[in-house]
Amino acid sequence: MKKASLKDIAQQAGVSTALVSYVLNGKEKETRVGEAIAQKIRLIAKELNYQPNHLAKSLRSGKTYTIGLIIADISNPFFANIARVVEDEAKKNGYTVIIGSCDEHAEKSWDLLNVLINRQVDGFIIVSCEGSESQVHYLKERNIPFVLLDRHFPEIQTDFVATNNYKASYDAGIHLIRSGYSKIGIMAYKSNMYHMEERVRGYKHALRDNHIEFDDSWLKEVHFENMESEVRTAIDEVLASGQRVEAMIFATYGLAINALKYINELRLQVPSDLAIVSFGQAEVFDLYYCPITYVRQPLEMLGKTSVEFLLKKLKNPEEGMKQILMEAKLIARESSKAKTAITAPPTPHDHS
Amino acid sequence: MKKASLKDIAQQAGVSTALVSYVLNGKEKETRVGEAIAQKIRLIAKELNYQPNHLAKSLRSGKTYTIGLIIADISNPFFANIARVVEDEAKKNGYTVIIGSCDEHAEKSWDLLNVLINRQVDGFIIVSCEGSESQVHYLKERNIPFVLLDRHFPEIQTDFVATNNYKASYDAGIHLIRSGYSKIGIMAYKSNMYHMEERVRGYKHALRDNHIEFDDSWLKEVHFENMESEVRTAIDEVLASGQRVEAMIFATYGLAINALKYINELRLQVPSDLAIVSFGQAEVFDLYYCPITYVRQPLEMLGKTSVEFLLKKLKNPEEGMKQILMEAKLIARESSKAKTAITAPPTPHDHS
DNA sequence: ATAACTTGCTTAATCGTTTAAACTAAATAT
DNA sequence: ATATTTAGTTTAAACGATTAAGCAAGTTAT
Repeated sequence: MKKASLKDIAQQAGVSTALVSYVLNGKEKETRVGEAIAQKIRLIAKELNYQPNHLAKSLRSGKTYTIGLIIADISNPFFANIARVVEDEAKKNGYTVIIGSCDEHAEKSWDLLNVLINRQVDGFIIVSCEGSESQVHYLKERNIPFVLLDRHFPEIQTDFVATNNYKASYDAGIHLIRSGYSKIGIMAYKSNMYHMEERVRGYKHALRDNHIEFDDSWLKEVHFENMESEVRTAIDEVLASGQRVEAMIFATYGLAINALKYINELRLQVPSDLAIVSFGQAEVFDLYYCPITYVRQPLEMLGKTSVEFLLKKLKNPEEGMKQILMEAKLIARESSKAKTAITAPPTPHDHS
Repeated sequence: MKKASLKDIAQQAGVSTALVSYVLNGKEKETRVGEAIAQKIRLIAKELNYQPNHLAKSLRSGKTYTIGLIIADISNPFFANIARVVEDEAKKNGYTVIIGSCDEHAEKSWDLLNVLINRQVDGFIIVSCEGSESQVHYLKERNIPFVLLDRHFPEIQTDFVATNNYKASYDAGIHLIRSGYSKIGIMAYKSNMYHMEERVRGYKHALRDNHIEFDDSWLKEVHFENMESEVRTAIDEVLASGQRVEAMIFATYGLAINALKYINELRLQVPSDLAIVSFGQAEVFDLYYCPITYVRQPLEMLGKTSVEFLLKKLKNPEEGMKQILMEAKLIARESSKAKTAITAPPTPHDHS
């Protein structure tokens, strides 16, 4: 049982394919199709269970109603969730999303870009990874519509939807300071991506504004590829140093997870041995014995808005550039609980 | 700067599009294209940065090199990970994957199926949800290639790749019994899906084979839509009953997460107040203060094999039916630690 | 009575690719 | 000298849809 095409319907109805196309696209009025024939065509279409061939439609119209979503790291639940939001929102508007993860590799990102361009996606939503500036320029040159999501390049003029990372990190710092911590570290990726730099900058300014002198040993930068071992070393270092930190901000979910694993191994107690604030969000943060304070980014809004921007641009390519920074919200939990004056350290919980 | 087509190249080279097509598809030998012209065509193609139009190719060939992946619930990290595996494996073979989640709703699954059929996917990999039997029959009737993944319908003859859930659950039961527990409950979805029934059956047989009489109050069936509140009730019940359970098997990841949240609220201690074994796998299980014993399904293998089966079928539609059940592995951790004879309950850890 | 609409339909080009078949000119065979 | 091969290339149909333009009736206007 082959799939029915317009031609099949036309044959059965004894008319040309043009008529069938008109009727099935609801253009019978403008194109003056006879009422009787229209009825007949609709009936036959139903009988044959006609489903239009999207390929043919797209080839003709130049629109595929498909969006390419390139994500820097889909194993990060924050991105996984944002991908869902994008997908849902796109579906609501009749678009299909093709998702690809480049696992923080610019090269893989290039591949994805090309594959998706060949597949004629109408536009892109991209969570950029380090070193992908040339790809952004490429898209701009070819006039391929796209919106950067969550991460952007301040030196390249593009549409983007992102979080105010400076502010988020500043708030995290202030929160820890208000909770009585003063030796506060931060762990981030070794990267010159803007969103990462902003997180570090916000943290530093929070210290500065509270007259805490930043100590170089408090900033730990870790390579994404070698995260597990470098996180361990970093934790060892911040705890051993003369300027031993009491609290730590983790600039990403992955860093926090790896750190928590190690902290568990070391039988350290959160927050008494080390207070914690993390970026990202996930079930783990709730279920950890000491729920983790985290920066909640406006995930839904970020996803929805990126789709909205892109669709507007697809409808009207002349549309002006759109850029928006959204505010994150600090969700305070026990992992950053206010330090009580001077207490004997509680007995660590038995993990054996 | 418009995208270059075969025609553009042909014009520049002063030849017909046929020649260009032959050369760019490596058919120059069979079709006897002159060496000089071939060179010229390749050069121009490179200069124009020619990228073939996948739509046109697909329309002509009837193959899109696209697989539809329909997942029952993408928010479950097990499925999210399996989706990644499928995507990677497909990409290796030159296929693109379009993912959709039906969130355990058969209706949504129908929509997805139709959308993807219209998009001319070459075949499907499907994690079925309850009530989607008719969809499976539909695919069979239309001869649309597909492989069921993780869940299947024993009464419908199809290709499938799944876990031996009976065995996995049986092993989980045995493990708990060996660890000294005898009042063992199980929490599952209220569902007549085969994989769910098998998990309950395996558990019951483990009890039976060890002469433990199953108590009806030990089986808690929860509706997916109303999970949060029903899990709480269920936990309350199994703890309050005359036959108070000492251990609990959670048939899915979602159930376990919700239960753990509630157990934390109740300040209950795992495993002393309640030992736990769960299906599914995720970071949470590692990071929980008492690492959770879980059934590790062969995620990688499941995903890879499903792609392999489907691609074989796409290459040769006459290929026989393929069905495979893979074994899961129980990863024993502290949440199901052997019960020590008779001990005073340890002071619950301070969660405040 | 004839020009000018209206109605209801068909024709044919187009999107970008593939590929069987046809064609031409040169080379080889008889 | 003529028939047959071979090499190198073009033509044109096809995939399934859309849509501007054309055409043949019938209707209305003048």
